[in-house]
Amino acid sequence: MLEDASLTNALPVTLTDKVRRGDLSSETCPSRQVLKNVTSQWGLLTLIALRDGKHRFGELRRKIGGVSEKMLTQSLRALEADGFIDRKVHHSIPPHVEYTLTPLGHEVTERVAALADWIELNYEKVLTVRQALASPNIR
Amino acid sequence: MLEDASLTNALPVTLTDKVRRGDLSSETCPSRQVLKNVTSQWGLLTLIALRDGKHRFGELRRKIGGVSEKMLTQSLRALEADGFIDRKVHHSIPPHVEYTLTPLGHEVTERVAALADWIELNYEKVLTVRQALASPNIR
DNA sequence: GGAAGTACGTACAAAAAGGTAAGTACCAAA
DNA sequence: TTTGGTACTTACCTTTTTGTACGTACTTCC
Repeated sequence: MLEDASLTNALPVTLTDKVRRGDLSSETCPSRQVLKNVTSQWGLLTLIALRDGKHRFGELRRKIGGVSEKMLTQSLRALEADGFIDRKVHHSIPPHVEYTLTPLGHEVTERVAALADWIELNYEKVLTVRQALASPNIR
Repeated sequence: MLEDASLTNALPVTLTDKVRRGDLSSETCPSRQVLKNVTSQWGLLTLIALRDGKHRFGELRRKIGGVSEKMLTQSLRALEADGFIDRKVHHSIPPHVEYTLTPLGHEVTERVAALADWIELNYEKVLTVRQALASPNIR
């Protein structure tokens, strides 16, 4: 973690470096939860939807077909807590809340979406491997 | 999914495009599981560990401190099924099994590790946002 | 009156994921 | 004999996540 960087005054230590050096303890890395938030099903779709700009709760829900209000609320709250989403409340009845990506949110979305798209585009290769593994003459 | 591409003869349709067009149904996207496999706690650490080359089960387990044999087995099996890991069995007693990244595995690992490292390096920003949100004068 | 809209929160249940411990089968060493 | 090594598998339990249904509070429209 970043506390290692402050001790050694070296470049920031990444997860990748720690695995390589065998420094990784079993304690849960706090940034893991951030990774989970941005790669979770509804979290990912929420980020991608918000790339097109400001959305309200209902707009997001319709755009992300199939998400329950509960799960959408949960995802929005987590992403907001991580600093990726800005939530603006207009004090009105009925409620009026707008969600936008923060600059940090735009950055992480680009990266997560790129990964998801790569997997999507290479999924055919994955399917091929799976079919080969399912053949009875393997293992 | 890729079946859309075959219907329209257009460029491959990515998840990102589908969200934008509001084409996303609630049915589970099969490539979702691949994303979950490579971003899961033990899956990610496994991929990163294997970047340094061939490993045996016990080596991986020691390098990835804290993973149970069960979870490591499970992650290796999933990643192998996705085509990211090659598993070579030497028929011997005691068992001798070697794991390596496939070319596809190297590609996905680069991408996932880059994302994880980005989150790690920007985690301090996330922390700052969280502290601000925890202040009693917010919301 | 009910229905629709807004954006949630809550209670409980169901499903999924993960953890612990023991087992497998053979060999070698203490 | 026990212990340690190898790489899993299995049974059972616990924890986490997700889903369903209902509730909140106000306005407008039929």
